Amino acid sequence: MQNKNHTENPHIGFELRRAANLIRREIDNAMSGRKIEKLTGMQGRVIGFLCHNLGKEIFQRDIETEFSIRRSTATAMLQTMEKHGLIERQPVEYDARLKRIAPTPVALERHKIFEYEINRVEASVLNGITKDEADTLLKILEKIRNNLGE
Amino acid sequence: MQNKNHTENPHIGFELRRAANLIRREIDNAMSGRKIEKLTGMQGRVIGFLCHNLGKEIFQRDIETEFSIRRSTATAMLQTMEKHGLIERQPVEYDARLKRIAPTPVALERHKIFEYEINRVEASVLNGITKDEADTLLKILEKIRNNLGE
DNA sequence: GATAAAATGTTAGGGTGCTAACAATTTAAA
DNA sequence: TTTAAATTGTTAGCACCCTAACATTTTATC
Repeated sequence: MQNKNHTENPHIGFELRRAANLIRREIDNAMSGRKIEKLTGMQGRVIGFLCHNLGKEIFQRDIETEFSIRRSTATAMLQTMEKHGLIERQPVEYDARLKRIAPTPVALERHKIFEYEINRVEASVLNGITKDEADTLLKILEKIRNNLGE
Repeated sequence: MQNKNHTENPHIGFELRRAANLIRREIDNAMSGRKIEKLTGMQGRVIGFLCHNLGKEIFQRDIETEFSIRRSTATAMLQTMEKHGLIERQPVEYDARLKRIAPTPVALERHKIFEYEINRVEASVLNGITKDEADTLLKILEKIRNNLGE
């Protein structure tokens, strides 16, 4: 309509979120192209984490620290995943507060596809960005986390 | 509990979101320290955008493109902001589809505090990160956006 | 052993994202 | 000009993220 000269100074937090949102869209979109019921980005990450630690006992608190999310966020997410048959939560003998979390066979199946698709998306996202730049990016993100007491 | 050796390869999209979430927490926290009713990070950005364009007509579609969000996301957010008395939405004479969006005096007041707090948070987030690194970060994020057709 | 503190998980309520399906209006094309 | 297409906004339903307030269980402290 009028001269679209209205962009303000960039704020780091917002720009990070914007890029993250666009990437999430892309992942969701890639997964939706499959016949199989999809995993969301976060669900895929959680299943990946569980797969990566199949021998070990994983509890909700481990998910919280691994993904830097709050307790209530983890509760809601894991409840949803359990409802969808992606994980099982079993009580633990030696501590009544804990619940052991394990992926179901269905989840393992879907996770294979997730891994394939996320790598595809990752590659297209990083198109024209050097390995060095990507490493720098991750290093800066780590610094930011440290600055915020992670 | 056991050796916490279970971190996987980093995925760019997830790491961006994690950092963005931590920063949002920090902003919310800073705003909560104030006596006044707070603005959320996104609300602060929207009001800032409106302030920056006070002479021009701004419609919902402009918010969508400015912030790279979907129509329905913008609808919900602006409804909430209207409900909270942060913006007004008025019909436009020459096009019955559009709604003119303007900030209220209350919003302008809160936005001053928001600006102050977000700059403080921004500074603490970027502690130990050089101007060059920050510029590189923003440049990479822009490349990512371009790669995803923004 | 009793009491206080810490750890783990849940619930309630709200903000910010998305897709898909709609309704209404305006613009383009036949 | 009438029909088709594009534009703008809404609704419904869901994922993900938060704080605050709770309940329960375990661990520390006295």
